[in-house]
Amino acid sequence: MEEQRDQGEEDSVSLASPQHAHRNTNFFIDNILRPDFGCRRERGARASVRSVSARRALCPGSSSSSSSSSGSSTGSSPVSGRVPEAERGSTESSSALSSPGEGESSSPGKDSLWPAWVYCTRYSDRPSSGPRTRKLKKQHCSSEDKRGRTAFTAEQLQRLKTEFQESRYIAEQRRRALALELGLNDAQIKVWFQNKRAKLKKASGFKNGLAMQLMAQGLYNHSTNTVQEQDRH
Amino acid sequence: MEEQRDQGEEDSVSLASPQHAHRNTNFFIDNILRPDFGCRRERGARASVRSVSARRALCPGSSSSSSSSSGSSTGSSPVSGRVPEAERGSTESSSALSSPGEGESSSPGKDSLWPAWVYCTRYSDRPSSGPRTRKLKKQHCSSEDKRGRTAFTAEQLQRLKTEFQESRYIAEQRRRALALELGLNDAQIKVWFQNKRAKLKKASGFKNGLAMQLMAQGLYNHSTNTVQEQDRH
DNA sequence: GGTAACGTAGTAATGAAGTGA
DNA sequence: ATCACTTCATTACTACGTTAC
Repeated sequence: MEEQRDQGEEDSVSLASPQHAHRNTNFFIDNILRPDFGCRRERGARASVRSVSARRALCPGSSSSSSSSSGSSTGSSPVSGRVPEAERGSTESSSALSSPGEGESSSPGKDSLWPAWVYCTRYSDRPSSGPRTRKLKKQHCSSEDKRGRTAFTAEQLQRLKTEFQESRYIAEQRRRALALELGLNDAQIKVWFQNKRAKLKKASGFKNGLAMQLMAQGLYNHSTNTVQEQDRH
Repeated sequence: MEEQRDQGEEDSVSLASPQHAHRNTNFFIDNILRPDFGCRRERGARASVRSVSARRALCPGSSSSSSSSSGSSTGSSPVSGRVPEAERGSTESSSALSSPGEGESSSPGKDSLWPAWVYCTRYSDRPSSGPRTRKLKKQHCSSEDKRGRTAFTAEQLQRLKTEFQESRYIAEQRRRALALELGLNDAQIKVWFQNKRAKLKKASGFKNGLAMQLMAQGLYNHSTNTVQEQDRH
């Protein structure tokens, strides 16, 4: 599904842009540097989780508070045996976003660019490192993807079968070699193996296999139980 | 279980106490505010973020948060409906953020006390992993370990799941024992746990969390930029 | 009809960036 | 600085079900 990751829309997220320039954000250095920043607020009320209205402040990456993590929950302890937490989450907060208003404060140039970690945390428990780059992978452009059913030659089939007998799964290296040898491409070999396994499974596997075992253990029971009226819910 | 190892000492959480200011650390605000801070270290690193000394500064949130940890154990039911994920900022921070107190401190001098979050690290509210044993390198000579997707047996999976239920993180010792028992290697166990956590997080956390909202607004974009050409590494 | 190829979901394994001892 | 481990993102392969040659 999603594949759009990369190209996606252009839109907002400037992520795409090489440098992260943030537009207007409420997440000012001046605020986060206050001694009480990050302190729990007893009054929680204000902390409403608003939904993200803050919008742009988030960094492309996300937001937050970084460190503060706190999590809360946790208190956790560590390790020892458990390590919990992690994820946790509490979440919410969106916060960072936080206060809308405020104005900008001073701060070094407001226009200047702050390092990404200041604004965001990737997921939350991690300072951001900004967008990453990756190289494009060879798009298989093939203009025609259509399905073309290839008819393997007897020899190819022979070889494939031999190979299959040896192992029902074929590793990359071997597959590549085989592909070369037979003049086929990797995908074809892979698919052949998949289909072969499926076929085998359908043919023999099912029949006396699982069902039988389950029955033997009394686990295969599709009969209707007559339940007494208890409420199960 | 327990847990607790730490709470004790470390904590004091005094964010407030002055005396603890950072002893010797290189983590100065002045440095971290530089635009290039956090950028890949290629440059220099003037700021080594290491700071550990700060420990006492633990994030306010965490310790205080408190909320009893209790339950969180996570182990079992994590979240679920709650917030998962993203956590980003936890509440506390958010609030704080939003409410900037009065301040004055915009950028204090180097000697003054910096808010805890400055010193905190993202894992601070999480157990570190405790003592580990360090072995000697183990030369990875097996040159061809490439990737091979292993298919765990039902039994192996069963055991892994049981183990996971008990704790979402597996410690070295336990992992080693398990590996031996199941005939797998350490890395496989580790990876299985990682993937399991990820799966869980994705399933439960993401859904109603902040991430969704952010995504909806196009603010959640961690996508990787695809770069064309050039480095192939 | 058999089966090559595809679509979808699930998930090992990798890699990058970050943390901590 | 090294090493082991984390999270997150991605890739590659799997099982299964379908489609269509």
